[in-house]
Amino acid sequence: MSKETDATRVVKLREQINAHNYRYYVLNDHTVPDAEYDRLMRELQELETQNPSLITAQSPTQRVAGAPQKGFSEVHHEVPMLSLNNAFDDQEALDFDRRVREKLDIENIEYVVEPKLDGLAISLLYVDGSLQRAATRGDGMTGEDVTHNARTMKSVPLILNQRESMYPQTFEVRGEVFMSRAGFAKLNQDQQNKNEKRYVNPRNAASGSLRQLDPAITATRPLEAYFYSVGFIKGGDIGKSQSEMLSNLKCWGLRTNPEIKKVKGIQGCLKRYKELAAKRDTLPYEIDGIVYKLDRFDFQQDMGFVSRAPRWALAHKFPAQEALTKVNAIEVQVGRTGAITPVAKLKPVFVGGVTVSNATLHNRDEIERLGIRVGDTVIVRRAGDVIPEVVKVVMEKRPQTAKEFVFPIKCPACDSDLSFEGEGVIARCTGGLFCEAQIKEGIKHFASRRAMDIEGLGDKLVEQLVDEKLIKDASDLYWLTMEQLTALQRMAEKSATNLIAAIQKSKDTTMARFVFSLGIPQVGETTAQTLQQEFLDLQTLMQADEKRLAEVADIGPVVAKSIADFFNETHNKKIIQRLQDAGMTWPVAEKSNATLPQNLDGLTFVLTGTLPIMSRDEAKDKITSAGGKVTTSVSKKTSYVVAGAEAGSKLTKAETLEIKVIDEQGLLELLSTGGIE
DNA sequence: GCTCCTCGAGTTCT
DNA sequence: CTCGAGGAGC
Repeated sequence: MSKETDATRVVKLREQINAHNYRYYVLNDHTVPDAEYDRLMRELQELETQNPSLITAQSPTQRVAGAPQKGFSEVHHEVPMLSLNNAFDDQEALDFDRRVREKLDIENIEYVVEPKLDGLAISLLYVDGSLQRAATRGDGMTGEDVTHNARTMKSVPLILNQRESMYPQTFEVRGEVFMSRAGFAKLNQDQQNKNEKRYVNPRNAASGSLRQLDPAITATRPLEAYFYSVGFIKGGDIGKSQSEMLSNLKCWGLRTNPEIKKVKGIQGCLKRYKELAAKRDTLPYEIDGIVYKLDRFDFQQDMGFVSRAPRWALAHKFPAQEALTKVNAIEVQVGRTGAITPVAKLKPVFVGGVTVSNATLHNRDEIERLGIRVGDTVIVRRAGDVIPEVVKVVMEKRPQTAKEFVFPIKCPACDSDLSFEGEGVIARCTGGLFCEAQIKEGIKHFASRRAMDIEGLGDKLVEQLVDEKLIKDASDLYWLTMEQLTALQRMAEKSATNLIAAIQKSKDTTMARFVFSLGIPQVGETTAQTLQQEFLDLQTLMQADEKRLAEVADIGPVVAKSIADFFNETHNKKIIQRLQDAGMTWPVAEKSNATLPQNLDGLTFVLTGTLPIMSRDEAKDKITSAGGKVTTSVSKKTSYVVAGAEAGSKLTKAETLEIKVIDEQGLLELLSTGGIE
């Protein structure tokens, strides 16, 4: 074995590590095993510790170096970092295109279309391929020096690759620093655990992380970057067009966004706009629009600039995900279990593609945390599928008249006292059966799709029936008559017949559904299923005492007490009796339905996204009847993630945990083979 | 006693 | 989807 000198070994290791980084961050190739990467890093670190003279500033081990800064020094941008003109609808985009065609006097224009990430712009200066300086955009003319922080980011190369083409001797590359949705969520979770302030959105988190005085903190933050333009250049060439430049950047080791496409004409731009708008919620990061750029640099030159923005580019914005609006009122809702939830009634505002008029405030703590008052102006946010939330109160806009919200001590529906559980965060109405709000919610739950599935019996109708005193609990539904129904407003013969038919149809059910429908606290679908498996018939279940119930797997003392208490209540027993009198029936449960081969015994599945053929429920049924388990959250114990179209965060998590991901076809194969290929 | 995993419950709009 | 908390395993 020939002995390498430490010096040559160090150089080799650095090359290998940089190659891994390139494949991982630039080519998006995630097949490189982390263990291999870690091994190389450790070896390099060891060699460098033994031979400090071999350490260079460009070594991958030197990403975090130096003491915290006192502040940021200013950086003057040789070529100003401009902003872009915005378009908020198709017409403005068409106008832009018309101006371009008229000025250039050419009909067929090629544009490069790039997603506009919601982050902050950064400028990196490379001299002889090595990172010299990183700066924020600032006001466009002068930014802040954030070199020490940018160096900690894996997607910022410390030295560039020299591949097919040579990078310029000195040049400044520009891009966007951002935080992925997943990274942002995790950071906020960590911040909360450490009792430190949470960030409002990924953009603020990215900005705050890059502007830390201590680079060691920045190094722990999940910052990423994509690059899309070049400023100052000396001694070299970057290509003749935007698309050429982007492929050069990628060659040199600077990450470019994989969604970027070259298209023909403004129609191509608008088509891509629609595609990305549809895809927006499933992208791993937030985008606030699409940028159209003239591809050819000579055309860009011809177009020139207007004041602070180029005439050859346009940012076509998506509807904002955050908006300002006013709090008209704060109301409280009573849930099925009596939980009291405060809700902010908002002046309707268009945000994230829908009009939002309500936003939950969760509990007393949340109201305190926000310091929200009636009359306040607030930032409302609705990103992706996420439920709208009040992020922040704009204190500067608080009117003199803003009224502090006093959390009630009595139930708004029945005037019973509220109990404050635990630390007093969750308020609960103690009214129980006397509380009309709880009764209504209980009946809604009973009729819901996953329970008795009574079609046509919606929230409004339940409220109407209770208000008109036609029903006072779920069992009364089965004694409703045509005359009673047709007497109601907005209820003609046809809908009444349908409703009665739907109610009759619901009598044919399963024991698990029935138990779930009762709305026993702590008993959801899964536990109801467990109870059916264990006790087989309702009589036995109702007679089981607390001790017996707690012996059941997955049922502990708290749940056991809740079930026993429920069945001990005379009123509950009466309702159950009336329901059975009404003709509620279900097939006699069997110990285990081993009619199908138990191919998936011991395997745990998580379903995500939309499957091409099966519905989520069908897939779930198939898996459970083959002995498999279906859960909702991805963890180390998950055997397979079944991913369909538009799979979201669960797929990302599966990838980080290295869980096997299969599609619908793969699931069907597993069902027939049992996972043994 | 601590940690991880699941389940339940509440939530918005079309 | 997210939070909180019950349950189980170490």
